[in-house]
Amino acid sequence: MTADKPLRADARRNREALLAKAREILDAGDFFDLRFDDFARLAGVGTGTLYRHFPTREALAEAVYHGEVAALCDRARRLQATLPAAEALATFLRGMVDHIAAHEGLARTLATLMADRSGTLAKGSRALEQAVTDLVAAAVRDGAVRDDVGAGAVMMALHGIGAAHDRPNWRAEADDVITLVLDGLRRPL
Amino acid sequence: MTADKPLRADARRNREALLAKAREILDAGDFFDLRFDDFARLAGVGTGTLYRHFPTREALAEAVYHGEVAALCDRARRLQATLPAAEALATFLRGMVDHIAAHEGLARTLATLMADRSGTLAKGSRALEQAVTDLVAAAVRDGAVRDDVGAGAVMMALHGIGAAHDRPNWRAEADDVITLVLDGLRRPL
DNA sequence: CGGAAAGTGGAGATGACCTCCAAATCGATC
DNA sequence: GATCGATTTGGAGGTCATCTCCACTTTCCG
Repeated sequence: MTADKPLRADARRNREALLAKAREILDAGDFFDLRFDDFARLAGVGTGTLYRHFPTREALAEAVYHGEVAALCDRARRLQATLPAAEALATFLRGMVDHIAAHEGLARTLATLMADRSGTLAKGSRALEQAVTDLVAAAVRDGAVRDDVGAGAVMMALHGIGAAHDRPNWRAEADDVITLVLDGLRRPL
Repeated sequence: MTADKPLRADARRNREALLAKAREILDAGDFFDLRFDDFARLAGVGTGTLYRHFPTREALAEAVYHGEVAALCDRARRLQATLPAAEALATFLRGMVDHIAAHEGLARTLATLMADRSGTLAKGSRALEQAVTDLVAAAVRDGAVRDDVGAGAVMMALHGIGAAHDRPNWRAEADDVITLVLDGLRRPL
C-alpha cells in the first residue's frame, strides 16, 4: 500500500509546488472558485502535469487534507501521553475548534467534499477518527466518561462544527457544542 | 418582500412540475449527478423555462428546502403546544433524526449546499433555527435546561448529523449525538 | 373575440474540464 | 561528462454541461 515509487526529482518538485499552491488556495477559501487548470498555471506547471499528479480536484484536496490530519493525530497522541484521559480529550476537542477557526477556508472546503457521497476524504478521516476513538476509549477506561456513547458521535459533532463555518456567531457556538459534548459525556446519568 | 406577482396559469403549472421533479431527484440523492438541463426535460419543459424559474441549481434546491422547513416548523410548534418544554425539545430532536434518515438524499444535498459559502440556504434555515431557538428558550424558562448554551449549538449538532450521512453507522451515531446534546443541556453543572 | 403582455423552448455560444503525444528532462551507466 | 532509455512535461484542442437569446405560443383582460 505504501509502495511509493521513488519519484523523479522534477516530478517531486512539481508535486510540491502544486500542493503548496493548493494549500494556500484552500486556506483562502477560494478552492471552488478557481478553474482547475489555473492551479497548474499558478503553480508554474502545465495542465497535463497537474492532472498526472492529481486526477481530480478532490484528489488534490485530499492530499492537502492528509498532511492536516497527520498533524492533528500527532497532537492527539502527545496529549494522550501527557495528560489524564478526560483532560486530554477535552483539550484536544477545544484545540480542534482553534484549529478549525484558524483554517476556515480549509474546513469549509473539506466539509463540502465530505458531503458528497464520493467518499473522497473517507480514507484521510479514518486516521483522525482513530485518534478520537483512542482518546474517548482511554477516558472511558478511567471512568471519566460514559461507555454507552461511541466516539462516532463526537466525530459527527466535530463535523457539524466544521461544516457550519459561515454562521455569524460561529466561535461561541462551536465552543458551546464542545461544552455540550463534554458535559454530555461526563456522566452515565 | 412577499410581493409575489400573480403567476400566469401555465407558468405556475411549469413551476410545480419542476419542483415536483426536483423533490423526487433530491430524495433519490441524484441531484448533482444530473445535468441541470435534464431537470427541464424530465419535467417536460424547455431549458429556458427552467432557467426563468430557477436561475441556478441552488435556487431550485432552496425552493424544495423551503417546503421541507415549513413542515418541520409546524411540527415544532405542535410539539411545543402539547408537551412540557423539555419533552418537546427532546421529541423534536429525536424526530429530526427520523426525518433526516427518511430523506437521506435531501439531507446530503442540503449539507453540500450549506458548506458552500454561497449562503443559498441561509434564508430557508432561518425559520428552522427560530423554531429550535423557541424550543430551547421554553425549556430554559422551565428550568429544565441550562441557560449558558445557546440554541446555535444545537443547530450545529443537527448540521453535523445531516452532513455526515455517509457514515456506516449513521443512525446509531446520530442518536448518540442527540443523547449527548440533551444530557449536556440538562444541567448547568 | 382581438390584442398586448407574459411565458415558452430549444438552438447555439461560451467556457471549463480533461486527454494526448511530441518534446524536454532526468539519472543510470560507461 | 557524454550517451541513451525511461520518465515527465506542457499546452493545444476535443468534448460536454451551462446558460442566453429571441421568434413563437399561450394566457387573460376588456
